[in-house]
Amino acid sequence: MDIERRSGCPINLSMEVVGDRWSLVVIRDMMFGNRRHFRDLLTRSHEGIASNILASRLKRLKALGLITRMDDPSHAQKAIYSLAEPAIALVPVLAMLGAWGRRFLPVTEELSIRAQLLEEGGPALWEDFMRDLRVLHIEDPIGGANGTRKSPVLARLTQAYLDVRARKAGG
Amino acid sequence: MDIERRSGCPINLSMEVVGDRWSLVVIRDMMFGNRRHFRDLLTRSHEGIASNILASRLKRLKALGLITRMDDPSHAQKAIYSLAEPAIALVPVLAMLGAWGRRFLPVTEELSIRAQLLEEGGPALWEDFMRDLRVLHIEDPIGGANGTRKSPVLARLTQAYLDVRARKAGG
DNA sequence: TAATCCGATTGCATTTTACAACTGGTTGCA
DNA sequence: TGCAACCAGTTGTAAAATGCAATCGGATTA
Repeated sequence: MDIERRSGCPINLSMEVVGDRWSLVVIRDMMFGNRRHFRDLLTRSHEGIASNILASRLKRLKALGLITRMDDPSHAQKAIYSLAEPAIALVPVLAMLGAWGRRFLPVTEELSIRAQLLEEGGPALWEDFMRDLRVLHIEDPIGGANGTRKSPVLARLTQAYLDVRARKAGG
Repeated sequence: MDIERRSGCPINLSMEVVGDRWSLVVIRDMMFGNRRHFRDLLTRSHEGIASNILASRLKRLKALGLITRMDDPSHAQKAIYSLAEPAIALVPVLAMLGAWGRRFLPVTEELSIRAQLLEEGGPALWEDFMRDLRVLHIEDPIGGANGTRKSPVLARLTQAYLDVRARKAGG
């Protein structure tokens, strides 16, 4: 699997790689939701991705070197999907894209609190987050997937999301 | 014309708006190439966009409020396309996306020099550029389109591109 | 041992994309 | 005044992508 290379422009090539409806959404779920199994990505998707689309995206992202796939030693049928360095390096892109969406599109509060924190944290926070992601996805993908390994940054983002959700449900 | 709103997540909504093969490429050409007419966008496209796709993208981006369209007073058949504020606000996204593409994808030197300058310039340069774009596309779209109005930042980026191209052709 | 869970695949209808040819009209130049 | 070049698109058609629901064979769990 390869991209078309219609031109050598970085923006064009980037769009050839992630310029579709689902690739960045799948990467987002792996990155911010720490969803590392097929079923997890499928059933906990807020947007309701179809299973054949998810399968084709995972295969494609793997072929392009953005993610990796390994057998889960705790379960003969499970596979662990992990972010590779190119996908981890998308953190600043996703941060800016989230900031843009938050400003111009009809986002909901609970689903944009993480984007807000990431925007306010700036490049320093992005670097911290990327360091954490390298541990969870590259150094120790198994521990990262099963929750043995934790990311302080991810924990903060997740807690903020849960807080907003609880407040909106309770108040 | 409207987006689906499968979820209120800023990244999802952003991908519903610009998550396709061509939208950001068209915006890139308007922004960095100052291409403001249909024929200009069509025939000077490095990637060879098809005319029906270009027409449908322009219509869609206009409906979504990212660009505007006006008659060109100097020519009864020409239309001037201009970036609206939401598209101008994509500068940081395009800068980060270009930086990512430059790092991980097979870009060419001449087509990535502008991305390099934009990356090195950082947020300060992006702000300058966005200010310029507001003049060329919102305050004075006609002068911006016909070259009466100039952008210092765009002039620098364009000159750097022409220099690299000349060097590669001549040396 | 029966129900559930696992990562997918299959079949099929709809939508989008791609490419080439073409349209009705305008403009600039000889 | 006539004609070539240019203008913003549209049309026709084939190929590919998407979306959805049902399903697969095997593994795990209660």
